[in-house]
Amino acid sequence: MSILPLIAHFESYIPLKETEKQLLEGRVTRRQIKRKQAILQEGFACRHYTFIVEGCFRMYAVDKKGTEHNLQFSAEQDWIADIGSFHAGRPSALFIEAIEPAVVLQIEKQDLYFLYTNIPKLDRIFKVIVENKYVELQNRVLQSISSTAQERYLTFLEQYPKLALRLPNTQIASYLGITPEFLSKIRKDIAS
Amino acid sequence: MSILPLIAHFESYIPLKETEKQLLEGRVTRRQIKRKQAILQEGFACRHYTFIVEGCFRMYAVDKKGTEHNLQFSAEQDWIADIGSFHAGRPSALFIEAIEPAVVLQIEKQDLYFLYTNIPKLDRIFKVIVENKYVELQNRVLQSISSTAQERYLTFLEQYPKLALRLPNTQIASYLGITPEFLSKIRKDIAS
DNA sequence: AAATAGGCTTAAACTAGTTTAAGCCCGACG
DNA sequence: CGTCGGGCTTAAACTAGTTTAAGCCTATTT
Repeated sequence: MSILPLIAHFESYIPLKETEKQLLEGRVTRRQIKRKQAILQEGFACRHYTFIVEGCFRMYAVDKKGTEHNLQFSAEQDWIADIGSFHAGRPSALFIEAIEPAVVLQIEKQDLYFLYTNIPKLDRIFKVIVENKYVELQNRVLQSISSTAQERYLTFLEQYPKLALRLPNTQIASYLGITPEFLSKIRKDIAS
Repeated sequence: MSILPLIAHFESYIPLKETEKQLLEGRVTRRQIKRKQAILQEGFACRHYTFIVEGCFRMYAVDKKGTEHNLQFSAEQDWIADIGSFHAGRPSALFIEAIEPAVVLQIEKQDLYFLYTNIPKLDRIFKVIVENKYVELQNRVLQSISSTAQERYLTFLEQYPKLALRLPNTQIASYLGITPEFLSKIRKDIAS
């Protein structure tokens, strides 16, 4: 069927045996997601690890004033989930929403745990995946405490050149932690 | 012998067999670190995963202007390492330095890889450890894009009440991404 | 005992980033 | 075809945070 992109993703870390690939079948669900459709809402536990086959998502929080803050964007061959909520089964404080029509492969908690036990190398694969994401996040924290908004914007453009074209600037501003008005000024300054 | 704190730490996740504990012996080195002594310096690859038995460390970067930026504090029962540099073997951009005299247990890359292969559950244990650290970091990113310096300071006090007493305010300011002068003002505002 | 250095505070002048408000453009939709 | 709403920009007034400079206190060195 259609979980090949996920198998390819895993095998970019460690090759799987045929029997292991077969275990994945039936534990993975393919879903189509519409633009602006949410796959996680504040107040609900995050029930899936979501692997993106096609499309683009954002993860965001809403503060007391109702302002949205984009924590993360994820696109093809990437994962998105509220890891804390997923494992603890606790209500999430976050939303995850499609920015574009998307195709995803989802694994539920019980299935993921089954897979961890029956395909031990998945523990290692996910360890490496999370380590890589940790390093990314650490660089972002470093930037946030040491760089100006303009520097952060330029880094964003370098790091996610494709994403920058696909996203409205308001979303980028929210990710950078600045107002759209100020991003507009930054863009003007850069252009001149 | 003296690696018991590390065994206890691992067993807080998953119990180990006697044979597995014995594998750890000889792959773990105990070291005493003096105040202000560095265990990682910019330009060198990070060669160890360091588990803190006693004491307190900070991880920081130095920018072009020579200003230090504290990325992370770690104390007892916690790990500290530049994960990216460690795995890639590439020169680190970071420093790790003891804030207080410390006792640590260190594992070198080749030994950690040996242990991953011979104690498969270590893959799972470290997966969970990194997941937890990822969630912490994500919360910090969220704060950095959505909260004022005062809110971030109050959160820091709540989250690390012990650390706040052990650290000079200049170090805390550097962690929060503000100047010591402004932290001083925040403290005055809070007190009144 | 004097000298030095680091950590904390205050304050005045400055700059980075926000807020409020308005105007423009374009695509969606009745 | 008009109008409605969202995304982008500009600008003026404001606020959060920095810079520079100075002073004070305590701990350490000489």
